[in-house]
Amino acid sequence: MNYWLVKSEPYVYSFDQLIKDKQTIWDGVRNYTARNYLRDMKQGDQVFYYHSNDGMEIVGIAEVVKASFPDPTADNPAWVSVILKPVKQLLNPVSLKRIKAEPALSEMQLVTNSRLSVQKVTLQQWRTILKMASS
DNA sequence: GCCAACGTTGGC
DNA sequence: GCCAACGTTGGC
Repeated sequence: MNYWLVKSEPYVYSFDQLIKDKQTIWDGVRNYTARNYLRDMKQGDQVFYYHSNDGMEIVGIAEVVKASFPDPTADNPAWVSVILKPVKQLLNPVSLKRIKAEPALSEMQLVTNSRLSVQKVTLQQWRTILKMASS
């Protein structure tokens, strides 16, 4: 099982919207690094949901329902999508500010490569965030 | 609204 | 294959 993080601007597609929709297709990714991560996602993988620009915090957990397949919005089948469903909202969203202030998370891609829209999260980072979300 | 960081494009 | 120019993202 692997852990990931996806970013979305909440006014484009928020975690609340994902809860309402029950699941969504994660399409439109046009960055090679992000695409490679999407391709590595397996059914059951857990995904942090981060609100960029507005909020700037991890607000919830999603799960990969369907592993990667060609992105229907792309004309090249090399671009891929996955299907995500909501798992739960975090009790206390974990802000970028707190993440940056936490030494154990200094290697998170949110910190080191903030522009990447799909990121990999280590098990250790995952646990640290969960701990921060419950306190 | 600004601008730094990053990725992509295209001329050479 | 290098690198300047450009476009986009996202934090502040």
